[in-house]
Amino acid sequence: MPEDILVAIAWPYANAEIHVGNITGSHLPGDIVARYHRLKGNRVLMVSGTDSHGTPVTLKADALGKPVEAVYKEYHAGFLELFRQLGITYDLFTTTHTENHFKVAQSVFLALKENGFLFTQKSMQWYSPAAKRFLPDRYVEGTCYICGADGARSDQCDACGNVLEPEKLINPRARTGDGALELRETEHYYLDLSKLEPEVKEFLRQRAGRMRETVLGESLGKIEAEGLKPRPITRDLDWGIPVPVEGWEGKCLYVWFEAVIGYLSAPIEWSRLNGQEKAWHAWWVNPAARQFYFIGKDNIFFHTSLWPAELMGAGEQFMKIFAGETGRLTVPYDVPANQFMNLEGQKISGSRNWAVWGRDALRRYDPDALRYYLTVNMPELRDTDWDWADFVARNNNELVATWGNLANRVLSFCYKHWEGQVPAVDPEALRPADRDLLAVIEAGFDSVGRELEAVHLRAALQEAMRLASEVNKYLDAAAPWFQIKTDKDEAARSIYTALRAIDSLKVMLAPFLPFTCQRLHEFFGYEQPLFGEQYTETVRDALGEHTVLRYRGVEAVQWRPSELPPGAKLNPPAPLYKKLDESLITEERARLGKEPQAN
RNA sequence: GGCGAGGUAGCUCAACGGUGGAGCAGGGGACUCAUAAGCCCUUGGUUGUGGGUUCAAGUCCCACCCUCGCCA
Repeated sequence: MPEDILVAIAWPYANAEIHVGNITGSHLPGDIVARYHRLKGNRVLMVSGTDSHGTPVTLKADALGKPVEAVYKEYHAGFLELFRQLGITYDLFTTTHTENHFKVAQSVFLALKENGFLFTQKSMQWYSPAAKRFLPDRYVEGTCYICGADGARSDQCDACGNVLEPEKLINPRARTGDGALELRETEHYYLDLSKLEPEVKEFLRQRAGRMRETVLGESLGKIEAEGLKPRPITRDLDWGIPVPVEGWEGKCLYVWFEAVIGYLSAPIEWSRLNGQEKAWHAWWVNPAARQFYFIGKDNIFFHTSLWPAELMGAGEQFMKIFAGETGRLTVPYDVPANQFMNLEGQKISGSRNWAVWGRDALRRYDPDALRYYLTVNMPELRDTDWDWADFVARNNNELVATWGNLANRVLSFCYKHWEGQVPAVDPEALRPADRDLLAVIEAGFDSVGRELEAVHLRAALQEAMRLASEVNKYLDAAAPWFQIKTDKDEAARSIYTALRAIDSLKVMLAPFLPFTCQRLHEFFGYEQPLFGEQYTETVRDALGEHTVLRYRGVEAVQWRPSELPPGAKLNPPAPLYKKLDESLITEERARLGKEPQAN
């Protein structure tokens, strides 16, 4: 019975390029899980998009002297290119700046309002008469009224560590250079999270068994200690989603509230693009659907507490308002958040160019080499470190030596001695040692699968690599290069066994290494590809047009042991991976912290 | 500052309160099909620091130090 799996990935913000930390933090783990479930024959929908709204994007546009829309689209286009090259197979990667997302987000807002979870409150905020805009607290700095230190942010002083009341800040000034500031009264909608606290706690307790320690501590632990407090969900901004209430012109939905709604609006857009209006119900109005959210640790609270609160608060009212239908929205199944990846011992920093940028790295390295290192080093339980020497070592000693060499040594030996065909061995005639190896390898569909189900991706890849090593040991014991001199039938049985083991391992490794496993798949002579293909499409709506990344899948259950037909014709094999030269370690280290090259 | 997570071999990570392990790197060996890859054997550790509980502590408790995240 196929399952409905939603793979929801954090929406990258439209004011910076994507680096290896972002990739290993959310996009790559999501893609691995999505590919695994597709191979299992499950119905997978993997979505994300560019978070196009909010103050940081408008400030970036100011700094560049360009229209906001042009800035978000530039980053968006870069994201699409990266995901295609790296094989991050989004069924839909869209943006928050679409007519559809506006309508969905506004419907969630109205549902919460009708259900009594919103209230309005007036407050004083810093306003720039010159720039004619209110400034968010973190863009206002001045002298701390508690310790007297200069350079305090209006909401917090880093010198004394106190949380500040913004209107008490002394000598306030805009960090954006917007000139003198004055206090003005403004009014905003608040989400009354205190009313939803019991439901959120219950939601988290039900998931305590499978959620990671880090994720639970950051959500349930905090709520139990501090409770959930109301939080504003609107802002004085003109770039964003208008508040759908009369008299509230000039105000927008706060990005923290609105961007997460993309997990719901993207599946709806995907359904429309496919001409199947209600297809999204399979993942969103279906209690049996499993939703996985792939995010970094900085985003945990938003996804484990605020987003479920929005969904539970909107309740059945959302379906009524949005589509005139009945039904309850599905809530997240798991939020396997990752920690952070550092770079050569220091925090990744875009502004200092202390980063390995995704698109830049792909100019010099194969996608699977990057995917391999980012998976074995994924920060699942704690922060990890990208180290160029380690990257070279793991590529050469593990990916090339253990797995790539295994495939190459067997395929080329076979191709040379059996005229480009799988030896025509009767599978019934296999010896005990052959059967033992195949049993060990085929058990991997369970053991690797179990780790993938639990989103233990490092362990899953490690297990698959351990199995590859078992095939190397088998070959050493069987030694077909000796057998062939005395008894070619014996050698044929050994090579057939090894080929079948490799053919199975190819499937287990495919979620991690999709490009090279597909090549290997072709060496074996298969016609049907392992995965579908990515493509882009331009969508027009009332807001203009936007380009989306999509995925056209293939129908097949391929997560199962190889049934390699004896005598099948092979294609000429070649090495799957490149050995990397150690000289690149110094070259890459020299790049760090320098001015970025022109793209 | 408050809250949360983490600190284990040179590196990356494991270890229901019960003899601290694995992979890679390092050292040695036999082989040669393969990208000098693979296979066998092997050297590495006062588990951040200081106390405590216990027959027994990496694991539980207290204090401190360091790293990272959040402050709704």
